[in-house]
Amino acid sequence: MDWEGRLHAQGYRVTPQRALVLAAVNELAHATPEEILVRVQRQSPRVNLSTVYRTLEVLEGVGLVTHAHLGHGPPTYHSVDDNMHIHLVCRRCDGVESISESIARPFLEALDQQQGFATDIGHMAVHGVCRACREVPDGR
Amino acid sequence: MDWEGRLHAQGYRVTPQRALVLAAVNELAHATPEEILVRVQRQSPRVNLSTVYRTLEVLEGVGLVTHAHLGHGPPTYHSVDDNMHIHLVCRRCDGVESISESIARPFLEALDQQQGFATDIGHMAVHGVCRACREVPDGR
DNA sequence: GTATATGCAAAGGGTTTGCACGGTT
DNA sequence: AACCGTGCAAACCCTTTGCATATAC
Repeated sequence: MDWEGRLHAQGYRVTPQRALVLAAVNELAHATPEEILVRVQRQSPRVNLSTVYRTLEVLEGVGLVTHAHLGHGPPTYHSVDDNMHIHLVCRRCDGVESISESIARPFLEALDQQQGFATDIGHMAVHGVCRACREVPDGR
Repeated sequence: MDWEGRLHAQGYRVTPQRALVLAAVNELAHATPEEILVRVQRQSPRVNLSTVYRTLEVLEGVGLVTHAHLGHGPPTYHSVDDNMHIHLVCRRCDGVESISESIARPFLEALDQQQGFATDIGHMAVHGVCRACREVPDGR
């Protein structure tokens, strides 16, 4: 079903703001609400930040977008049909790498079988120290 | 080395507030800054929230405490010598389970060998749906 | 026409900062 | 005595909420 159908199906209305926010999320990938606002305002300057927040909530509710927490800042949104990926965030340089989730599959299966836990591995970043920073004696 | 020595070694001073905050972290486990404040104020009511924040930063800097992000709220602090564990956070019921990190070891090794990434698996929670919530048809 | 969505402004959590006073070294 | 640490208040960032107006249905 297309995005308009999805909104209708759940009793939501189709509005220009929702179209713009959805487009911004799809184009930007890993965008914060602020960044989404800026993008949306290029086409429609009067759109408000609170509308972006409310719209993201709706779009997430109907399964068109998701968010992930990469670090201490605001969450980032991306479209649901992006390939699922894991974010590796380095605590020294704050760099973010996106890698395929396949590397985590055995881990996810173990959590499923041993804990009964259905993991959304993309939702929270994995923190640590990246290769480049490890090679430096002390990156502090 | 004891905690006072650790502070001295890095040029920090030993103060009653730092003693109280460290004690609170050790006793509470997974405490937010607010919760730590409340505990500290039982013994010393004039201690300020900003002191708690500044103290946690110092204690973390000298390796006496760490923090983890369990969900959307504030971070939680615990002493470094707690057994390393993973937090499983359920997005339906918001429940938190702590499990041994051993289940993740193959995953951590894969990240190390394939990406050169040294993972701090305890720092960010793993999100998903817990066993209890999966057994309910629709937990929304 | 009616209910939902929006813009705006204000309030709300959590965290940080500036500054003068007080305490540790 | 010198400097770091603290209390207090204000500022800050991110997010939510109340309300009147505008808009999709």
